[in-house]
Amino acid sequence: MRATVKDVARRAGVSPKTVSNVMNGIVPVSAPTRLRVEQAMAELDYVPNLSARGLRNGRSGVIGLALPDLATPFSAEISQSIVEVAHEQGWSVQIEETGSDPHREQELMTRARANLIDGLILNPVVLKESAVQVGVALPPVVLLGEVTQQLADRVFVDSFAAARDMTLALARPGRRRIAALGVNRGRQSATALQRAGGYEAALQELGIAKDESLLISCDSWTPASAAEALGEYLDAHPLPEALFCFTDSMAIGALNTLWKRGVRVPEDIAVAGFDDVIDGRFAVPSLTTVSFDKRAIATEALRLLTERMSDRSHAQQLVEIEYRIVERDSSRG
Amino acid sequence: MRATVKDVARRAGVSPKTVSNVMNGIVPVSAPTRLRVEQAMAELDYVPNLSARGLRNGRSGVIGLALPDLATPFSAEISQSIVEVAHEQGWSVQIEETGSDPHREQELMTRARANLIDGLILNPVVLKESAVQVGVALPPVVLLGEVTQQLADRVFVDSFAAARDMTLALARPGRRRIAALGVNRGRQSATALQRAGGYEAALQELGIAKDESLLISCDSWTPASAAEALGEYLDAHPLPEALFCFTDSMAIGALNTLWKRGVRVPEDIAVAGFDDVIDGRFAVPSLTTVSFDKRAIATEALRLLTERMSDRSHAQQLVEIEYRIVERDSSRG
DNA sequence: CCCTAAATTGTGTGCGCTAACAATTTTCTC
DNA sequence: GAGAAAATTGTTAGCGCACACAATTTAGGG
Repeated sequence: MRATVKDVARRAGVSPKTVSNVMNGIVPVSAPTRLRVEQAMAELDYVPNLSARGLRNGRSGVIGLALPDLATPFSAEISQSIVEVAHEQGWSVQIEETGSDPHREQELMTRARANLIDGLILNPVVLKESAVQVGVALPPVVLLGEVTQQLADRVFVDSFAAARDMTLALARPGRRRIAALGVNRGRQSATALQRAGGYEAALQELGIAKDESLLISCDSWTPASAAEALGEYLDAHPLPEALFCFTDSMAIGALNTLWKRGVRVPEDIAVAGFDDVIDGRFAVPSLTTVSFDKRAIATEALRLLTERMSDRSHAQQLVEIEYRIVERDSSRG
Repeated sequence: MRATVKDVARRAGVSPKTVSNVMNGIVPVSAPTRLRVEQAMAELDYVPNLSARGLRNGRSGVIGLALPDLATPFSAEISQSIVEVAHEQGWSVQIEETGSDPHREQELMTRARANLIDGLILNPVVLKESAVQVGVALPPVVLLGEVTQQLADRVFVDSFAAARDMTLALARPGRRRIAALGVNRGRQSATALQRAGGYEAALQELGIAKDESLLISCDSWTPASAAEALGEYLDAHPLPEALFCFTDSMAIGALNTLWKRGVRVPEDIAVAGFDDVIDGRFAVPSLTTVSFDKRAIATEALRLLTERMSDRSHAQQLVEIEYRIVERDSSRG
């Protein structure tokens, strides 16, 4: 059986409260007493029961991280950043996968407390504002990325501006037939809308007439569906001069399709992605992308979350993370 | 304030125990009572307090998943499988990163209970048998992959046999100068040892003399360090006929280096990886690899873990997951 | 040295839940 | 329809911890 505070107290010859004081370090404890208690804890291999502490304190010390698709490199890198920053601050992280299911997103947001977590960092895809009662007291939530309505504190990269800048960069050497890969067929995700919007804004600035046939839809943002979508597109359309993929993962799928068809990148077509994922840096050719500091996202998300946990009433905060266009081999020339 | 069982009981006109019975579904409850209780729960938006339940039951319903490097696609895919299988069985998953630090691995293994988790799935890299007292009662632990000594239940792919088979496959068209990328310089990981062993066994079978200069060391199993290690290697050595990378991530880094130097794959050199990660499937050229069912790993790991949680005394179990060599474009011809 | 104030430690309680056990109601048997 | 068994519901208690509060010890001032 595991040792409890009582056992430690008995062995150290003090009261349970003193043991608690030693652990929490708020109430002062004399040096000799502290030493005795610490020794007793070591001898009994005492490990505090976090369920009991959680029940007593009303906080578990765990935060939730909910992402649409855990299998992507982007999820992996964001998870790593969040876990590392959280650990530095004494938090544990519980991961959840939403599968881009609006019900699941909503459930996680409204019923977070059921999951033994004190707060939630959620990367929503299709979260509908209507799904969440505005008046209802939500648990502390920080959203990652774009949303159609400001429901909670949020950390984001300006996808619209970044997509616009990327499109302009792709157009610079005189390319005009620039395709976009990643618009959704059915229900639009906020992120897709932003990126498509930035892309279209850039074309308009450049005086390039809108051409629906350059929008390649792809509902699942994975290499597999991107590869397939691009393949089908190329069967029916002439090769564009450039291809802006809404994520690096899709770009990786696209590069594979282009390579299989003998299309040279960037000679025949320039390709760009979004997210600056490690595997994009080492793609063949290395991938031009929109880069941003994932560690900064984690730091800010944790900051907003802890602030929200200590004060549920202050105004919603919005933190923008800087991005930059990184031109690599896939769009040079 | 959140509603408790008491509140629900009062509203439904029953005792707290009956509410508990309705939730847990073990003790029978009459249909009308159940209905009243369920309605009261809905009206009060009742969410059970998992800290209290955990304290009472001695189990939190959370398992830990500890991986060496959360940023890799392999980690992402394993995490996804584990999370999905765990959710199907009603478990939540807390993620941890060991950073291949033996102290961290040991700490997680021996002090798991501190982290509010009922069991741990750990992918160890350098776990030393000496670090864990054999006699000490460990929390329920399932290890993923290779270890130098059987400390706990384990799910694994036969890395030795797979590496041997892959080396033989690379050699089939008459290639003899086959390099291996991923041996460690200092402290050897069990996985690296197994894969290097299988590679060497294959060469021996083929009657190819051992050539130390074909072992390319790379301590960090990332695309970046693989790319760098291979670059430095090629500066000093002639191009091998084939390159067996111990992970797909390293292979992706290697492909980038080869491409930058104008080395054609597979015409000038065949390349293979290990893990069958999505991004490898879409690499340019698509990557030959050792494939295995990650979902099966998750299922078996969860099975062993739950079995161990219900009976701490039975003999350690060992589950082998089948693998197969998948030849793609990076090694054809 | 005594008295007061400050520093330190002890006592009691309840967080929300569910298990053992007890009490009650319903159902069945003859 | 009485008695007993079965089904259902209620009562009590405590999981381990940390808070409010009380009691004790120590330090400081005259």
